[in-house]
Order: sequence, then C-alpha cells, then structure tokens
Amino acid sequence: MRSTRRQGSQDRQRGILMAALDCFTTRGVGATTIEDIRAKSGASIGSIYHHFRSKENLAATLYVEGLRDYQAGLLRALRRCRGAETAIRAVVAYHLAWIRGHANWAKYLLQMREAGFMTTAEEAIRELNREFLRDVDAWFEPYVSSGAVIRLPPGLFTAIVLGPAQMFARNWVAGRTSVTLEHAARVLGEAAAKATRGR
Amino acid sequence: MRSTRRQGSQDRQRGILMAALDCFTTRGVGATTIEDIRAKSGASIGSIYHHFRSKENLAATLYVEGLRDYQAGLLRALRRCRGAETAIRAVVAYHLAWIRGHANWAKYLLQMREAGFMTTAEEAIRELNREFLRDVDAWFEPYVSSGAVIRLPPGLFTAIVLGPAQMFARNWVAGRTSVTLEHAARVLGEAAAKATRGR
Amino acid sequence: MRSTRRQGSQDRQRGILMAALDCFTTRGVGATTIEDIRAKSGASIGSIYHHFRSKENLAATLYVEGLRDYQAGLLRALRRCRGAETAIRAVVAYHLAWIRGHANWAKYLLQMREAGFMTTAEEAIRELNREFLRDVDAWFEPYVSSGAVIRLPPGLFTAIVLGPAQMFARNWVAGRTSVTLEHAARVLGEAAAKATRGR
Amino acid sequence: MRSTRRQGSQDRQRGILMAALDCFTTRGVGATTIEDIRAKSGASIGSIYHHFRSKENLAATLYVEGLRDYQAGLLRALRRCRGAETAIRAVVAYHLAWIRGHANWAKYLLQMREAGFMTTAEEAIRELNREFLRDVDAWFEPYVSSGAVIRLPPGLFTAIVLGPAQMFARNWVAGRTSVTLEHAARVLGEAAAKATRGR
DNA sequence: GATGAATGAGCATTCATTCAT
DNA sequence: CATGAATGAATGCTCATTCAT
Repeated sequence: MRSTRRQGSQDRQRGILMAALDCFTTRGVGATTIEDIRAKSGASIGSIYHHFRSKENLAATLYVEGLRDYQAGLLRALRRCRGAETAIRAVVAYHLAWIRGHANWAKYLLQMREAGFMTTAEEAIRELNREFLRDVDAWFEPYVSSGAVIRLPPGLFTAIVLGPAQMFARNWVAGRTSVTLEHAARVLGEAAAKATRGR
Repeated sequence: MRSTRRQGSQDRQRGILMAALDCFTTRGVGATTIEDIRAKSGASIGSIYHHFRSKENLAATLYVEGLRDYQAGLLRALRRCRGAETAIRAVVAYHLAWIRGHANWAKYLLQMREAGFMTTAEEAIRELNREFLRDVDAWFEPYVSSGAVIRLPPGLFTAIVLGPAQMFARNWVAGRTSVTLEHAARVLGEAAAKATRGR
Repeated sequence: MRSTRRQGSQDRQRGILMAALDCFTTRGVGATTIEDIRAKSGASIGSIYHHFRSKENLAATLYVEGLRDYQAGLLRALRRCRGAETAIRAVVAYHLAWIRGHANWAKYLLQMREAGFMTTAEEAIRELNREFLRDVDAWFEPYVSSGAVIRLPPGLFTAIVLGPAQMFARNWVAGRTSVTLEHAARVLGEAAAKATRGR
Repeated sequence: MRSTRRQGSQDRQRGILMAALDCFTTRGVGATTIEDIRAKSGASIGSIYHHFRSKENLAATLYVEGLRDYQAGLLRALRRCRGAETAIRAVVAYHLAWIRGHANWAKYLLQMREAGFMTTAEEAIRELNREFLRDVDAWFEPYVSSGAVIRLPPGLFTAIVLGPAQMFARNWVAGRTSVTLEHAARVLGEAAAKATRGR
C-alpha cells in the first residue's frame, strides 16, 4: 500500500498533465523524459501510457487544453464589454493577465509552435482557432460596420491588437524586461486602440 | 575521392549550414539527426564535426548568423530614412521583406526560442540584441525628444512596431493566411505609425 | 451490465480460446497481446486470467486440444478401414481433410514447434503422442507381420506416410500451391501406399 | 584498446550473424535480446545496428543465407548424379547430411516459418525458391519424359521426396528419435525412389 | 465470476560523438 | 582536412500480470 488514499482517475490524469507541463516548460518537451514526468507526478510509467497514448499525445493534449482555456476566457471578457475601444483594451489586458495567471501554460503555448510533434492535434487546434476567430469577428462586426473600428483584412486585426502584447509577453516570460504587466497592459491597450480607431 | 575538384573550406561550411537550416526548419532541431545533415549536405559526419564542434554549436551558429544578417539589414534600411513615420513604415516593410527573402531562416529565428539548446551562444545573442536596440533607440531619439513619436518604456516600442508584423509573419510562414506580404506591410506600417504618433 | 443474458462459463472459455487461436495464427503467439485477445473475444482481461492462468497456458491448452481432436479423428478413421493400403490412403486423406476443416488449428499445430513456450504442456503432449503412436502401430501390426506392409524403424513409417502430406499442407495453408486438397490426397495416398508396400 | 587485433568488417558481420544464429536456435527469435547477441558476438549494440538495420532484418538475413547455402549444395549434389533413382536417393541423403552439418541453421530454417517477422525478406525468399524449383524440375524433366519417374503436379514431387526426410529431421533435431541419420537416409531414400518410380 | 486501472521490469532502437585510418 | 565504423548511454514504449472493487 503506497498511498494512503487512492486517487480518482480524473485526479490522476490531471496530476500527470500538470507534472508534464512543469517539466515541459522547464526542460523543453524534447528534453523531458517520461521518467521525469513519472517522478514528478507519482504515477507509474504504465499509468501514464494508460491515460495518454504517448508522450507526443500528452504534449498535444496539454496544448489543446491550454488554448481552450485561454480562448474561452477571452470570449467571456469580450462579452462583458460595451463599446469597441473598451473591448480592445480589455482584450489586451486579458491576454497579459492570462499569461500572468497561467505562466507555465502561457510559456508552453507561446513556445510550442515547433515542427512535427503537434501533428496529432493539428485538426483540433485548427478547429478551435477557426471557431474562436469567427466569434471574435462577430463581436466586433457592428463596430466595424459603423466605422468606429477600421476594417482590416482577415488576420491583421488580431495581429495589430495582440501582436504587441504577444511580443512583450514573450520577453516578460523570459524575464527580459523590467516593465510590469499592468503598465504594459495600459500602454499596449492604448496603442491598439489608436491603431484600430476608425472615423 | 568522389569529386574531381575539392570544395573550398568556406563552401563546405556554408553547405553544411544550409543543409542544417533546411533540416532544422523542416523537422525541428531536436528531431534532426547528424545523419540527416550528412545526407543533405554531402559532407561526412567527421567533416561536420571538424567544422562545428557539436550539433548544438551548429544550431547556435545558424541562429547568430541569421540574427546578425537581419539586424544589419534593418539598421541599413533605417539609416536611409528621413522622418520618423517613414522610418516606422520602412522598418515594418523590411521585417516582412526579410522574412520573404529568407523564409527558412526567418522560420528558424521565429521558432528557436526553445529552452536550453542555445546556451552556447547565449552571451553572443544578448550582446547582439543590446547593441541593436541601442542603435535603433539612438536613431529614433531625436523624434521622441521632439514629440513626433511618443516616448515608451523600453521594449514596448519594438513590441508595438514589430509585434503585429511578427504575428502576421508567423501565420504567413505557416501558410495560414491569404493576405500578401505587400498588403500586410502597408496596413501594418500604417497601424504602427498611428499607434506611435505623438503630438 | 452489457449483455441481457450472461454467457455460460463454457461459452466464455470457448470464445476466448477461439479468439486466441485467431490471433495466434494471424500474428503469431509472441506478437499477440492479451489486449488483442480481449478485443477479439469481448472478455475482460481479468476474465481471461481467471479462466486460463497465463498466456502461455492459454497457448498450450489450444495446442493440446487441437492435437487431441486430430488424433482422435485419425484413429476413428483408421478403425473404419479394412486392409492396410486402404488405411494408408485413408490416413493421408484424413490428414488433409482435417487441415481443410480446421485451417486455423492446423496452421497453429504446424507452426507451434517454436522453442520454449510449450513447457507447461510438454508432458501432456508427450503422453498424447505416445498413446497415439502405440494405437496406430497396433492397428498396422498384423499387416506388418503378414508382410503386406514393410517393417520400418520407429518414426519412419509416420514420416513416409504423413511427411509428404504435411509438407504439401504447409504450402497449401500458406496459399503457395494451386493443386486441390482432393487431388493431393489421391496422389500422396497412392505414393504412400507404393512406398510402404511389402511383399 | 579492447581487442588486440581489429576485426575486418566482413568478420564482424559474420560474427554477429553466427552469434545471432546460436541465440535464435537456443532461445527462439522472440526471446533473444539484442543484448544476448551483443554479449555473444563481442560487437557493440551500435555496431549490430550499423550492419543490420534491425533485429528483424538480422533474422531475415540469417534465413536467406541459410536457404541459399542449402539450395546451392543440393543443386551441386544433384548435378553430380547420373540416373533418376540415384538422384532421388542422393537428394534425400543430402537433405539429411546438410541438417547434420548445419544443425543450428537447419533448426532455424525448419522453425522460422512463423508469422510476420520474415516480411522483409519475403520477396527474396520467394525468388530463391522459384529459381530453385525451376532448376530441380529441369534436371528431372528428361526422366519424367522417358517415364522413369512419374509425372506429378507441381509441388507434390518435392513433397513426396523430401517430406518424409523433413518430418524425420524435425524429430531428429529435437532429439525425439534413436534412429541414425545414415539409417534414415537409406530407408527414406528407398521409400522415395519406390514412391516416384514410373514404368 | 467479472472488470480494468495500475504496475514496472524489460526491450528494441536511436544518435551524438570519437578516433583510427 | 575527410571518412565512416564503432560506441554505449539513454529513452520511449510494451505487455503480462495483479488486485481492489
């Protein structure tokens, strides 16, 4: 009898996922061994493979779950807003806040565009992004139609609003800046609003 | 003796670097084996190790060379400009043009933020970036002082000007957008100018 | 509770055996996993282990049951015969007919001479063979004594009568011949009769 | 410096093959580990994989080489014969002699019809057999035409001549008979001659 | 009797690196 | 400078078996 209480199957899966996230962001996916994850999660090797079919699939699952959480939260934040400019500032702020609140996950999502190992989830990710962008576009559509926000080719709106936050966040996560997230949120939100203002 | 003429040492090195770049961007650094590079470059395993001390060092060299080329070109473009707004548009345009002209290298620089394997060149990269940012800041300083361009905390100026281009480029490189680079350059240059305009 | 009626224990065992036979002949014993058998039989892993102590024991049981069926049938066929030559032709025909009627089982018996894994049933198999050969010898003894059939060292009679059928069957099972079993039975029966004819 | 002399590449390969043959026949292919082969051959794991791409390929190579040796020898023996009956006895004798002289290899060829792992060499084996049977048929053709040897459907001639020897050999290799190979060769050669005699 | 999550020893295979030629 | 055979530590993954429910 190793453990005093038996974990439920859900807890076990969650534990493995979180241990993996920790290892992946610390050491990188490639450099993390299953043994590392076993040691950190307390699950047996067999158990890891019972729940996730492979290391690759584990990494992909982690990516998809993170993306889903990020996108769902952003849409909730967006829907609480009244007015386009407020929304743009809110979105930038949400982006940076999510990164602060889910540092590891953010680091993971930011870095794991690497070739190959995400093939498994390729379709799921594409679908998530498709739906997400559609919802965001739909929300802003009235303001674009009224001229309050400039109309932009597909993809460029997101780039202008979130690109700066993304680049800043990358540096922040890597500890390469002394600016606080709050300060950045204000400045970058302001910049995004200016850049997309119509009329 | 395979070839009638011997390749110059420079050519040999160049060939290895380019073969490696190709493999790295296709398969990822971790998934590329020395054997892959050998097969593509035509050099022998021993030769690869003679010219570059290790796979890690090869990957780092590739990164540094790419970064150096990118930064040098950007500074040249900047120095040809008269006026802040022209400069900002030019910088965005250069960023996207460089990516078009060096697709593989761009992909490599964009993706190789991965943990760990760049340790060898860490210091060299830091130094390159320091010098680069200093030069860029110096160029814009008069316009910031005069109020033509807003004064921003360190790192945020770059984020606002290049972040959108970067995010767009990432999608463009991955073939996830139908917008042309020229079109994007115009739109994103305009946006960056609006976002940083002072007065 | 998946099924409305519970299977009898006998059926369950039979189902497992047959599923295993299928897997073993398709993939080979070594390459078949308990999971394969579980998937094909519909029984749970635990149930398989409840009925058969181990994979090895399951494989051995399968071998013994097949051998028993084959030998019992051959003896029945033999006892229906009057005259040595008729008997030899009948034995060859039975051999080939059994293979046609129990293709998988035949394949299994033919192939499972492999090293090691049959240890459990070693003694049972030896005993079955001993008894079988004794009965066959006893049946032919009168004809050997009378000179109708040549007297042969132990083992060679079986080899001469069944060896050709065996070699042919192996090819037939593997689909490597276009000759029909009936045709082969006639030709090989004739050959066996000629080869063992005394006087 | 581990060894006093360096082995040539050919010797190395041969050594690995023979070590593998030994392990395979003793323990079975499935139960033999690369480590076993490494220990017996003295080669490093890496070297084994450098010369043979996989364990499967090693096993297949072994099979093909053995088959080639057996068939070449049989054809040589056949071509030294004058007269069909002499030839048939010689072939039976050769078969049994080869088995005595290459006990391990014979055991290996006899047992390795198992499913799956020979896929790599499937085509090579088929080709070897095709050519071999063609040559044997060609040799006997004059005698068949003249009526000295009965005409048989494809595959049945071989079955009748070699089937008994094969079945006996299997028992002999497994130590299940007390009859000597020489004695068996005489008896089975005689039987094969009788069984195929025409007129 | 039935179930299936958990276990972990064991294995095939990979690959960066060395070094004798 | 070039070559490629040799090395062996390291790793992802499999699978028979157990056992609490």
